[in-house]
Order: sequence, then C-alpha cells, then structure tokens
Amino acid sequence: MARTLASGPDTDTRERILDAARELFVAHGVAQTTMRALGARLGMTAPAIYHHFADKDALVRELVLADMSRLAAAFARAARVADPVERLQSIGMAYVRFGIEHPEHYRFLFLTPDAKQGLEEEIQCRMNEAPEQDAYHLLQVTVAEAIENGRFGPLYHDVDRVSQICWATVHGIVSLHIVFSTQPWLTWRETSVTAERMLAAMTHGMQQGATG
Amino acid sequence: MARTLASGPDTDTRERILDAARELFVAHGVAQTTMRALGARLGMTAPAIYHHFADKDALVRELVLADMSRLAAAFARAARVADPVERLQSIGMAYVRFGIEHPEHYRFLFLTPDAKQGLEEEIQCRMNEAPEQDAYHLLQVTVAEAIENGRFGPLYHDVDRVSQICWATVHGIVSLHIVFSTQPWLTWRETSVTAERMLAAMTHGMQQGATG
DNA sequence: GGGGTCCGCTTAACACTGTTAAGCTCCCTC
DNA sequence: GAGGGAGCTTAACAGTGTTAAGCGGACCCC
Repeated sequence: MARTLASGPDTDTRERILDAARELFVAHGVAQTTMRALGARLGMTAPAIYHHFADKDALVRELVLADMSRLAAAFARAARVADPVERLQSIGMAYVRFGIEHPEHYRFLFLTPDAKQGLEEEIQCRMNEAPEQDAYHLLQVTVAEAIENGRFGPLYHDVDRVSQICWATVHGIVSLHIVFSTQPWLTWRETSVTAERMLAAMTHGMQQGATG
Repeated sequence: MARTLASGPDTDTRERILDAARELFVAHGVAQTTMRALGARLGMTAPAIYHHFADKDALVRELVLADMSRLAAAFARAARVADPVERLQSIGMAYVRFGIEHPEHYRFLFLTPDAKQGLEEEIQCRMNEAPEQDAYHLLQVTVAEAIENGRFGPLYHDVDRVSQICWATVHGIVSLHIVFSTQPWLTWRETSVTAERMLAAMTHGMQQGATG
C-alpha cells in the first residue's frame, strides 16, 4: 500500500512533514496544532510522524533553526549600508519587518522560551559553525564599528550592552505588536512607523557626548 | 470528613486555592501546573477546585487581574515626580522592576496572549470602573503632559505613539531579560542598568527639535 | 526465482491532561 | 428529626503526546 512511484528516497516525506507543520504552526499556533491533525493533513496517521522525528519538540526545533537562518539572511541583505549607525537602523527595520510578516515564526523564536528548552547547545554549535549566519553577531559587529568610530557617547561604549539595547528596542515594538495590537482598549499606531521613530530616537539619544 | 473547625464561610478555601495556584504558577509556569497537582497541594482532589472556579482559565484570569492592580499600584508610587520626562523614566523603571521581580507574573501578563483570550472585555470593563488603576492610562497622561510642555520634538507629538514607544522600550528589555538572559550564547548585561540607559537615550532622542 | 531483511506505515494502547457526572457526608435550618 | 445544600469524593470521558506490536511491500543476495 506504500507509494510505488518515485518521490525521493526518504527525505521527501520528511520535507513534506516539515512544510505541513510550518503551515499549521503558523496558522493556528504550535500548541493548538495536534500531531493527529498534522498526520491527517499529510494523509497518514500520527505515529507515522515519529518515524521521521523524535517528538513534537524536534519538529519545532528544526523549524526554529531554519527560521533563524532566514532572519540572518534578511539581516545580511539589510547590512549593506556604509554608515554603521544607519546600518543599525537598517537591520533594525529588517528585524521589525521579519516580525510583522512572520508573527508566528517570531512568536516561537523569541516569545516562547519553553519551545527552545534544551536547545541552547545546538544553537551555540550552529552559530560556531556558521558565524555569518548569526544575527546577534552581526549586530555586535555593527555596534562595535559605530563605537570605534566614536559615534556613541561614553555611557554607550559597551558593545554587549548597546547591542542588547538595540535588540530590546526592536524586540519591544515587535512583541507588543504581536501580542497587543489587536486589543480594543488601546488605539494602536502603525508598527513600522513607530519602529522607525524609536530607532531614530534611540540612536540619536546614544550619541549624547559622542566624540565623532 | 469535612473540617469542623471554623475557617470562614466559603471564601476561605477559595483564597487558599488562589494562593496555592499563584505559588505553583510562579514556580513552574501555568502550563506545567496541573489541576491535580494543585489539588494535591491543597489536600483535596482536582474536581473540588471546580466548585470554586469555573475552569483553569478562570483561575489564571483572577490572578492576572489582581496582578494588573499590583502593577498599577507600583506605577502610582513611581509617578510622584514633578517633571513629566523624569516621571516617564521613573514609571519606566517601576515597570522594569516589576518584570524582574515577578517574571512569571510578567510572563502571563504580557508574554502569553492566549492566556487572556476572551478577557479583553473584562479588562476594558475593569479599566472603565477604576481608571486610576489603568497603567496604560497613567502612561498616556504623563506623555501628554510632556508633549504639552513642549518637551518632545515634532516627530513625537502623538500621545498614543509616544506612549507605545515608551512601553515598547521597557517591555523590550524586560522580555529579553526573561527569555534570553540565561542563554549561554550571549553575555547578558545587568538588566536594570541597561534599562536606565535605554530610557535615558530614548527620552533624550525624542527631545530632538523640542520647543521647550 | 526464493528467502531474508528492513523501511514506512497502521492499529492498539498507555499515561497524562482538563473537565463533567453522580453520589456521599456532614452541617444548618425548620 | 426530616430536608436540603455546601463541599467534597470517586468514576469516567474526550483529548493530548507518545510507544509497542505487527503488517505489507520493496529491495538485496544467494
């Protein structure tokens, strides 16, 4: 009863599972997506999935790592700006766009730490292998360049701290957008405009007392 | 077999359930806390809880609303600063302190929207009843005062947008702290210091072209 | 060509979750 | 003392992720 026509050796259905899982996770969220529903979507039963993935977490893990690479790629595209401070704003906006366009991806990349429990080593390994794919590293490099060029004031000379400030800035607006923009008790302003003004104010504010 | 000694009419065990639930939720998270475990902690079975609360969500809901009042109280204390811009920084730091000291409370107040699904009307109602307990409203009022006093530049004259910028700033650093500060692949800087510098840079940056 | 083996899948089942239904016990009231 | 209800119990249901056992066809080697 197995398929007789060729469709790849065995990695094919594995890919099909990943695609369907991403689709359902993005559409209805990870928790609401049941293994049985995922199996039904693929025309097979739930336990069949366990022949390709250890468990549900492994599925989530694989998608998370893929999305991190995708984000890093968007970063690399946004990083082609000469001036380091302008570059910070550029990759900041790339981050915001990623969050707005892929809210469910963003949610389980940056909003659900439980989904990544025990994933730290793998992330670290992956980053050591391909540092150019490490989004945080790119941020650090850009911040370091800005600091070396004397663009920031004396309170903003710590590369890690400034990197975390920049990250927190865009992460704040994106996660508020995802969680609260649909709430009726506040009149939400368009996220991308707010993000631009935030980045402008933040970078300007950090130039207080700059030497360059 | 029920207790014969007086311990209040019926609101007593209700309170005991709430206290135990808060404790377990904070310690292990909402999802990991099972109704049976909560019952065992109280020396009774899980279904007994349903005589006091409709379901698990009702428990979460009650705790969420209580915590929002607690946050609002911290805000009110922090709002006793004359200068509106300094006041913004003061309530911002109160927000950050709340998040650092009660990470699990913060998590299900601001990081897990699903927990509050269908809670919007109740929040809105509660806020209309006691607007002085509405933390966001306090933020808006402070921002409005700063704008009226000409403290912010022309790009930062929209009360809602500036309020959301301020909220996003502190929310960003707090939620990064909660989700990522323990990750080994980044050297996390002390959150409260970073938050202070963020607020300083943000408020300074928004004064670009201010008239007052 | 025939037998062994393994891959991909199915059915059945387990342990666990939140939740509901039925019933039991004690206390209060009349 | 009978009625009734509050507060709890045990039993059970539907749903979850996950595992165990078995079946059918494809492949390989003799």
